[in-house]
Amino acid sequence: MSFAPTSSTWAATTIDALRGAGFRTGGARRAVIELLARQTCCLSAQEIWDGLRRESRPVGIASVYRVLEVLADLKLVQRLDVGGGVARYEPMLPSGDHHHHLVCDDCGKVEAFSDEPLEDALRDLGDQAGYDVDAHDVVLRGSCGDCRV
Amino acid sequence: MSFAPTSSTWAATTIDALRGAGFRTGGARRAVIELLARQTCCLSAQEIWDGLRRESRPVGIASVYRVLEVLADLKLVQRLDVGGGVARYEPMLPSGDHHHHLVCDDCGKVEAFSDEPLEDALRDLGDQAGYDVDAHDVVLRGSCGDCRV
DNA sequence: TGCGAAAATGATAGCGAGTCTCATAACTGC
DNA sequence: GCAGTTATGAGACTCGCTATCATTTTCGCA
Ligand SMILES: [Zn+2]
Ligand SMILES: [Zn+2]
Ligand SMILES: [Zn+2]
Ligand SMILES: [Zn+2]
Repeated sequence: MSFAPTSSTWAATTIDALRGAGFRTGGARRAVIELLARQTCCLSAQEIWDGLRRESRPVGIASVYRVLEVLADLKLVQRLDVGGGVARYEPMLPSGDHHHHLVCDDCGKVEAFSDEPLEDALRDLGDQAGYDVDAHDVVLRGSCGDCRV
Repeated sequence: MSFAPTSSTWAATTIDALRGAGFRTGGARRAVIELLARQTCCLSAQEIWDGLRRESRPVGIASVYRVLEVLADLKLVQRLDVGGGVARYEPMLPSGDHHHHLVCDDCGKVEAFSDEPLEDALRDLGDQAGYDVDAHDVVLRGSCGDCRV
């Protein structure tokens, strides 16, 4: 849940990691990273593109996808899917701090939650299966309090 | 994990449920349902289309998607996403029995697992958030034992 | 059993997220 | 600055999926 506090360092960490991996620093890449760093939850590529355009920092849509692909490969962002056939992305903090999502099938609302017992169960499962798990997705779908009437 | 035992009844239950909901019985719908009933894990729409064609039961691709949409709306199948931008579908047994998935990012292998502690944690979470949760997705991503070397 | 309204089906056009291509612009080491 | 290399962006393209619509099939009813 506490996301913003550490996210300012995420941008720096991420740019360092890219440098370390032999990438140069271009304007589009930096713009996408800085926008992502300001978020508290996931964004779609289109939303990132719109956001940058709105703040007069227009970037080619292809660049947005390219940056996201590189960041995902380096495990600096998590690509996730909450339905609707649109991929969403959010920063992966070095601390491992993260959250998961509740989606209301009726109104489309997306809420975040985090839960230690859940993380414990997931950690055990990965170990048990002999997998080196580096990410997990959890999405709960249903009707939120407002929609259930 | 135990899927096949109850899946033979799933086809009948599903066809009954459709009737009850006011749907007529068409050949395409029955073919898709019967193919799904024979599976132990998720299939994509294309895989279903290919499978039916291979068993000389060709069906329009549009019908496959339509049937899956209806079944998903009636919560008779679960639509899930293990990455790659392709939706997959698997029967939802009336018993509530189900499993989740481990995906190897290297070789693409998809394995199923089920775990009670995980289900308990998820149930608690839904209640806690005031959601009427009717489905949840859990996907663990990483490197399987074979790929990690 | 045969009719007709209404639903199911399938071919195909259309849509949109995401990828590929390639010419141009920007970065970096010299 | 210069050259070599990487990053960028416009647009063509791919492909999963949906919408459309003419045709076929189902099923209540006479
Ligand atoms: Zn989030
Ligand atoms: Zn988690
Ligand atoms: Zn499965
Ligand atoms: Zn479960």
